[in-house]
Amino acid sequence: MATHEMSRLFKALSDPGRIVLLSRLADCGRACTVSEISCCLPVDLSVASRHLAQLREAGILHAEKRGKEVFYEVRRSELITTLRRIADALEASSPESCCKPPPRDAR
Amino acid sequence: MATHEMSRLFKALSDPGRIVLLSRLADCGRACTVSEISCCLPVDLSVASRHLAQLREAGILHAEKRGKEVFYEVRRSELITTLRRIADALEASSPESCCKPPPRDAR
DNA sequence: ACAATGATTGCATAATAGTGCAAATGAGCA
DNA sequence: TGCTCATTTGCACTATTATGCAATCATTGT
Repeated sequence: MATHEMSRLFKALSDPGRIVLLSRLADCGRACTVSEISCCLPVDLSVASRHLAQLREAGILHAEKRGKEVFYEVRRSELITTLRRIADALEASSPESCCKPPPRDAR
Repeated sequence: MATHEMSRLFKALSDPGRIVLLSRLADCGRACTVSEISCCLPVDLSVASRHLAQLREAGILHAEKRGKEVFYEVRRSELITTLRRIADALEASSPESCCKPPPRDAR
Protein backbone atom coordinates (compact mmCIF):
# COMPACT_ATOMS: atom_id res chain seq x y z
CA MET A 1 0.00 0.00 0.00
CA ALA A 2 1.49 3.28 -1.10
CA THR A 3 2.16 5.99 1.43
CA HIS A 4 -0.14 8.47 -0.29
CA GLU A 5 -2.99 5.98 -0.26
CA MET A 6 -2.39 5.25 3.36
CA SER A 7 -2.27 8.90 4.33
CA ARG A 8 -5.47 9.51 2.37
CA LEU A 9 -7.18 6.69 4.22
CA PHE A 10 -6.03 7.96 7.59
CA LYS A 11 -6.74 11.57 6.71
CA ALA A 12 -10.32 10.61 5.97
CA LEU A 13 -10.50 9.13 9.45
CA SER A 14 -8.73 12.02 11.14
CA ASP A 15 -11.74 14.24 11.71
CA PRO A 16 -13.92 13.64 14.79
CA GLY A 17 -17.03 14.60 12.84
CA ARG A 18 -16.26 12.05 10.17
CA ILE A 19 -15.67 9.38 12.81
CA VAL A 20 -19.09 10.11 14.28
CA LEU A 21 -20.64 10.05 10.84
CA LEU A 22 -18.92 6.80 10.00
CA SER A 23 -19.89 5.04 13.19
CA ARG A 24 -23.49 6.12 12.76
CA LEU A 25 -23.43 4.64 9.31
CA ALA A 26 -21.74 1.49 10.56
CA ASP A 27 -24.30 1.08 13.33
CA CYS A 28 -27.03 1.56 10.82
CA GLY A 29 -26.00 -1.61 9.04
CA ARG A 30 -27.57 -0.61 5.77
CA ALA A 31 -27.15 1.93 3.01
CA CYS A 32 -28.33 5.37 4.05
CA THR A 33 -29.04 8.56 2.17
CA VAL A 34 -27.20 11.81 2.82
CA SER A 35 -30.27 13.40 4.38
CA GLU A 36 -30.80 10.46 6.64
CA ILE A 37 -27.23 10.45 7.84
CA SER A 38 -27.06 14.17 8.40
CA CYS A 39 -30.45 14.45 10.05
CA CYS A 40 -29.05 14.36 13.58
CA LEU A 41 -25.63 15.82 12.95
CA PRO A 42 -24.82 19.38 14.03
CA VAL A 43 -23.48 20.36 10.63
CA ASP A 44 -24.92 21.56 7.39
CA LEU A 45 -26.05 18.92 4.95
CA SER A 46 -23.46 20.12 2.46
CA VAL A 47 -20.76 19.43 5.00
CA ALA A 48 -22.02 15.89 5.54
CA SER A 49 -22.07 15.43 1.79
CA ARG A 50 -18.44 16.47 1.54
CA HIS A 51 -17.44 14.22 4.40
CA LEU A 52 -19.18 11.30 2.78
CA ALA A 53 -17.44 12.02 -0.50
CA GLN A 54 -14.08 12.11 1.24
CA LEU A 55 -14.73 8.81 2.95
CA ARG A 56 -15.78 7.35 -0.38
CA GLU A 57 -12.64 8.60 -2.11
CA ALA A 58 -10.60 6.98 0.62
CA GLY A 59 -12.27 3.66 -0.14
CA ILE A 60 -14.14 3.54 3.14
CA LEU A 61 -17.63 3.98 1.78
CA HIS A 62 -19.51 2.78 -1.24
CA ALA A 63 -21.94 5.15 -2.93
CA GLU A 64 -24.83 4.16 -5.11
CA LYS A 65 -27.24 6.49 -6.76
CA ARG A 66 -30.87 5.42 -6.91
CA GLY A 67 -33.10 8.02 -8.37
CA LYS A 68 -32.35 11.34 -6.83
CA GLU A 69 -30.96 9.86 -3.68
CA VAL A 70 -27.46 8.58 -3.03
CA PHE A 71 -27.05 5.67 -0.69
CA TYR A 72 -23.81 5.44 1.22
CA GLU A 73 -22.71 2.27 2.89
CA VAL A 74 -19.63 1.26 4.84
CA ARG A 75 -17.35 -1.04 2.87
CA ARG A 76 -17.04 -3.09 5.98
CA SER A 77 -15.15 -6.14 4.80
CA GLU A 78 -12.72 -4.12 2.69
CA LEU A 79 -12.00 -1.80 5.58
CA ILE A 80 -11.50 -4.71 7.96
CA THR A 81 -9.16 -6.35 5.47
CA THR A 82 -7.16 -3.18 5.01
CA LEU A 83 -6.72 -2.63 8.74
CA ARG A 84 -5.70 -6.24 9.26
CA ARG A 85 -3.24 -6.05 6.38
CA ILE A 86 -1.57 -3.07 7.93
CA ALA A 87 -1.42 -4.82 11.29
CA ASP A 88 -0.03 -7.97 9.67
CA ALA A 89 2.58 -5.97 7.78
CA LEU A 90 3.65 -4.31 11.00
CA GLU A 91 3.92 -7.65 12.72
CA ALA A 92 5.80 -9.33 9.93
CA SER A 93 8.25 -6.52 9.26
CA SER A 94 11.73 -7.62 10.11
CA PRO A 95 14.32 -5.02 10.93
CA GLU A 96 16.09 -3.88 7.81
CA SER A 97 19.13 -1.75 7.48
CA CYS A 98 18.50 1.76 8.62
CA CYS A 99 20.40 4.58 7.01
CA LYS A 100 22.86 4.77 9.85
CA PRO A 101 24.19 2.39 12.46
CA PRO A 102 23.57 3.10 16.14
CA PRO A 103 25.43 6.25 17.13
CA ARG A 104 27.58 4.82 19.86
CA ASP A 105 26.75 2.46 22.63
CA ALA A 106 23.03 2.78 22.12
CA ARG A 107 21.31 -0.11 23.83
CA MET B 1 -11.97 3.85 22.13
CA ALA B 2 -13.24 7.40 22.20
CA THR B 3 -13.74 9.27 18.97
CA HIS B 4 -11.25 11.98 19.88
CA GLU B 5 -8.59 9.40 20.65
CA MET B 6 -9.27 7.67 17.39
CA SER B 7 -9.14 10.87 15.39
CA ARG B 8 -5.88 11.80 17.12
CA LEU B 9 -4.40 8.44 16.19
CA PHE B 10 -5.49 8.73 12.59
CA LYS B 11 -4.53 12.38 12.36
CA ALA B 12 -1.03 11.44 13.37
CA LEU B 13 -0.99 8.97 10.49
CA SER B 14 -2.58 11.35 8.00
CA ASP B 15 0.59 13.06 6.84
CA PRO B 16 2.69 11.42 4.12
CA GLY B 17 5.87 12.68 5.73
CA ARG B 18 4.97 11.10 9.02
CA ILE B 19 4.14 7.83 7.29
CA VAL B 20 7.58 7.83 5.71
CA LEU B 21 9.19 8.70 9.01
CA LEU B 22 7.24 5.98 10.77
CA SER B 23 8.04 3.28 8.25
CA ARG B 24 11.71 4.18 8.39
CA LEU B 25 11.59 3.81 12.11
CA ALA B 26 9.66 0.55 11.85
CA ASP B 27 12.14 -0.85 9.33
CA CYS B 28 14.92 0.15 11.64
CA GLY B 29 13.70 -2.25 14.28
CA ARG B 30 15.37 -0.44 17.13
CA ALA B 31 15.18 2.82 19.00
CA CYS B 32 16.60 5.72 17.01
CA THR B 33 17.54 9.25 17.87
CA VAL B 34 15.94 12.28 16.27
CA SER B 35 19.11 13.12 14.34
CA GLU B 36 19.40 9.60 13.07
CA ILE B 37 15.82 9.50 11.87
CA SER B 38 15.92 12.88 10.23
CA CYS B 39 19.29 12.42 8.61
CA CYS B 40 17.85 11.33 5.27
CA LEU B 41 14.56 13.16 5.38
CA PRO B 42 14.02 16.28 3.28
CA VAL B 43 12.81 18.32 6.22
CA ASP B 44 14.37 20.32 8.96
CA LEU B 45 15.30 18.47 12.13
CA SER B 46 12.82 20.55 14.06
CA VAL B 47 10.06 19.32 11.80
CA ALA B 48 11.06 15.72 12.36
CA SER B 49 11.12 16.39 16.08
CA ARG B 50 7.58 17.71 15.98
CA HIS B 51 6.38 14.79 13.89
CA LEU B 52 7.91 12.37 16.34
CA ALA B 53 6.28 14.18 19.25
CA GLN B 54 2.91 13.99 17.51
CA LEU B 55 3.30 10.29 16.86
CA ARG B 56 4.27 9.80 20.49
CA GLU B 57 1.25 11.74 21.74
CA ALA B 58 -0.93 9.53 19.58
CA GLY B 59 0.51 6.49 21.31
CA ILE B 60 2.31 5.24 18.24
CA LEU B 61 5.85 5.81 19.44
CA HIS B 62 7.66 5.44 22.70
CA ALA B 63 10.27 8.00 23.66
CA GLU B 64 13.10 7.49 26.05
CA LYS B 65 15.67 10.04 26.97
CA ARG B 66 19.22 8.83 27.49
CA GLY B 67 21.64 11.60 28.16
CA LYS B 68 21.08 14.36 25.70
CA GLU B 69 19.61 12.09 23.10
CA VAL B 70 16.02 10.92 22.81
CA PHE B 71 15.38 7.49 21.43
CA TYR B 72 12.13 6.94 19.62
CA GLU B 73 10.77 3.50 18.95
CA VAL B 74 7.61 2.17 17.37
CA ARG B 75 5.19 0.73 19.90
CA ARG B 76 4.72 -2.12 17.54
CA SER B 77 2.60 -4.54 19.54
CA GLU B 78 0.34 -1.81 20.92
CA LEU B 79 -0.24 -0.42 17.45
CA ILE B 80 -0.98 -3.85 16.06
CA THR B 81 -3.41 -4.51 18.89
CA THR B 82 -5.16 -1.20 18.36
CA LEU B 83 -5.59 -1.76 14.64
CA ARG B 84 -6.89 -5.28 15.19
CA ARG B 85 -9.29 -4.08 17.87
CA ILE B 86 -10.76 -1.57 15.48
CA ALA B 87 -11.07 -4.23 12.80
CA ASP B 88 -12.67 -6.65 15.25
CA ALA B 89 -15.12 -4.01 16.44
CA LEU B 90 -16.09 -3.31 12.86
CA GLU B 91 -16.61 -6.97 12.21
CA ALA B 92 -18.58 -7.62 15.36
CA SER B 93 -20.78 -4.56 15.14
CA SER B 94 -24.35 -5.61 14.59
CA PRO B 95 -26.76 -3.17 13.06
CA GLU B 96 -28.44 -1.07 15.70
CA SER B 97 -31.33 1.27 15.35
CA CYS B 98 -30.47 4.23 13.24
CA CYS B 99 -32.15 7.54 13.95
CA LYS B 100 -34.59 7.04 11.16
CA PRO B 101 -36.15 4.04 9.43
CA PRO B 102 -35.48 3.47 5.75
CA PRO B 103 -37.03 6.25 3.69
CA ARG B 104 -39.26 4.16 1.51
CA ASP B 105 -38.52 1.03 -0.42
CA ALA B 106 -34.79 1.30 0.07
CA ARG B 107 -33.15 -1.95 -0.90
C1' DA C 1 31.48 28.12 34.80
C1' DC C 2 31.84 27.49 29.96
C1' DA C 3 31.48 25.33 25.63
C1' DA C 4 29.52 21.79 22.72
C1' DT C 5 25.85 18.86 21.22
C1' DG C 6 21.05 16.93 20.66
C1' DA C 7 16.39 18.10 20.98
C1' DT C 8 12.58 21.13 21.61
C1' DT C 9 10.00 25.46 21.27
C1' DG C 10 8.62 30.36 19.68
C1' DC C 11 7.52 32.75 15.95
C1' DA C 12 6.19 34.11 11.31
C1' DT C 13 4.54 32.45 7.08
C1' DA C 14 2.46 29.38 3.75
C1' DA C 15 -0.49 25.71 2.76
C1' DT C 16 -4.42 22.84 3.75
C1' DA C 17 -8.83 21.74 5.57
C1' DG C 18 -13.58 22.62 7.58
C1' DT C 19 -17.78 25.27 7.45
C1' DG C 20 -22.21 27.55 6.01
C1' DC C 21 -24.76 29.75 2.63
C1' DA C 22 -26.40 30.09 -1.87
C1' DA C 23 -26.46 28.50 -6.51
C1' DA C 24 -26.28 24.65 -9.60
C1' DT C 25 -27.01 19.89 -10.98
C1' DG C 26 -29.79 15.81 -11.64
C1' DA C 27 -33.96 12.94 -11.24
C1' DG C 28 -38.69 12.16 -10.80
C1' DC C 29 -43.39 13.85 -11.29
C1' DA C 30 -47.62 16.86 -12.55
C1' DT D 1 -42.15 22.17 -19.72
C1' DG D 2 -42.17 23.51 -15.16
C1' DC D 3 -41.83 22.18 -10.31
C1' DT D 4 -39.96 19.86 -6.33
C1' DC D 5 -36.70 17.32 -3.79
C1' DA D 6 -31.91 15.28 -2.86
C1' DT D 7 -27.36 16.10 -3.45
C1' DT D 8 -23.33 18.41 -4.94
C1' DT D 9 -20.44 22.42 -5.87
C1' DG D 10 -18.71 27.44 -5.88
C1' DC D 11 -17.39 30.78 -2.93
C1' DA D 12 -15.82 33.34 1.03
C1' DC D 13 -14.25 32.89 5.51
C1' DT D 14 -12.15 30.77 9.46
C1' DA D 15 -9.38 27.46 11.65
C1' DT D 16 -5.91 24.22 11.75
C1' DT D 17 -1.56 22.39 10.29
C1' DA D 18 3.09 22.20 8.29
C1' DT D 19 7.43 24.33 7.74
C1' DG D 20 12.05 26.66 8.45
C1' DC D 21 14.82 29.53 11.05
C1' DA D 22 16.48 31.12 15.27
C1' DA D 23 16.51 30.91 20.12
C1' DT D 24 16.22 28.05 24.11
C1' DC D 25 16.57 24.04 27.04
C1' DA D 26 18.97 19.99 28.78
C1' DT D 27 22.92 17.19 29.27
C1' DT D 28 27.70 16.08 28.99
C1' DG D 29 32.46 17.08 28.97
C1' DT D 30 36.42 20.39 29.69
